[in-house]
Amino acid sequence: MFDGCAEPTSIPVRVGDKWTAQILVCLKDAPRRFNELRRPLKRLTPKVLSESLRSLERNGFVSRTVYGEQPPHVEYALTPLGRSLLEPLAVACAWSREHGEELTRARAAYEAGGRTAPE
Amino acid sequence: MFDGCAEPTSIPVRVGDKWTAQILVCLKDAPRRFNELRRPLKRLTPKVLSESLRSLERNGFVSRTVYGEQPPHVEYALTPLGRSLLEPLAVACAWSREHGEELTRARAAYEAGGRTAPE
DNA sequence: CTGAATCCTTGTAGATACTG
DNA sequence: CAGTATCTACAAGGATTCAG
Repeated sequence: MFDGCAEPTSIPVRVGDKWTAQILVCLKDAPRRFNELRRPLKRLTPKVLSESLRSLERNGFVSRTVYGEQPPHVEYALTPLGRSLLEPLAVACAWSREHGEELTRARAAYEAGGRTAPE
Repeated sequence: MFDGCAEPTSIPVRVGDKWTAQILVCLKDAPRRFNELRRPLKRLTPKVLSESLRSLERNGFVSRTVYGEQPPHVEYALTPLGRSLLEPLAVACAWSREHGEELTRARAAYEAGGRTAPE
């Protein structure tokens, strides 16, 4: 995600995609626990969530806090850096909302005849 | 890229990433021919460029125009939809420039001791 | 020049089951 | 509850070669 601009000297920010953005959004309003994150994100397996969180943690986007011991209680929260990422993310979301339909139409048009030159 | 927001009803805009963004940027100022796109993007093989362009074309982000026949002359250009995508892209680039260093520091900090809690 | 075809390698996701 | 451990599957990237 946001693999650092599309320029020659791009900073490799790649974190894995597909789930990371959604995880960040889930953390937007409040810190969440492991399974709190899983619930809304159906189809996200613990393995992948674990990997994604570790990646986000490694890059300084989320913090991991362990409370007590029995039963385990771990909370994930956005760091200021992670929070700053929400802005470009929101812009991307806005684009998606604005142009999503156009996109669908473009694809339909392509399927209809763009490829196998109807002629 | 921009797999359509991080929300439940996300529109799958995924085009493959890694190269697509850079290709779009290369087309920003003017239409380009196949090998004109390859030159600045070292390490981009014809196969991948071809696949990426087809994906972009399918989604209505770029147009493909064939001129004459011998020798082959094909130009790729941004469509209005593709051009609209430059905005969120620019925001992501800006983020990268602003926070790239922070990111590097966060990673260094993590490697240094974030993992095995130095307490 | 513009690409298509083929083969190979790798990375990441998903399924499933298990542990502290 | 919060993960880890395996294993499989598939997609994407890369290298190379060939063709119109």
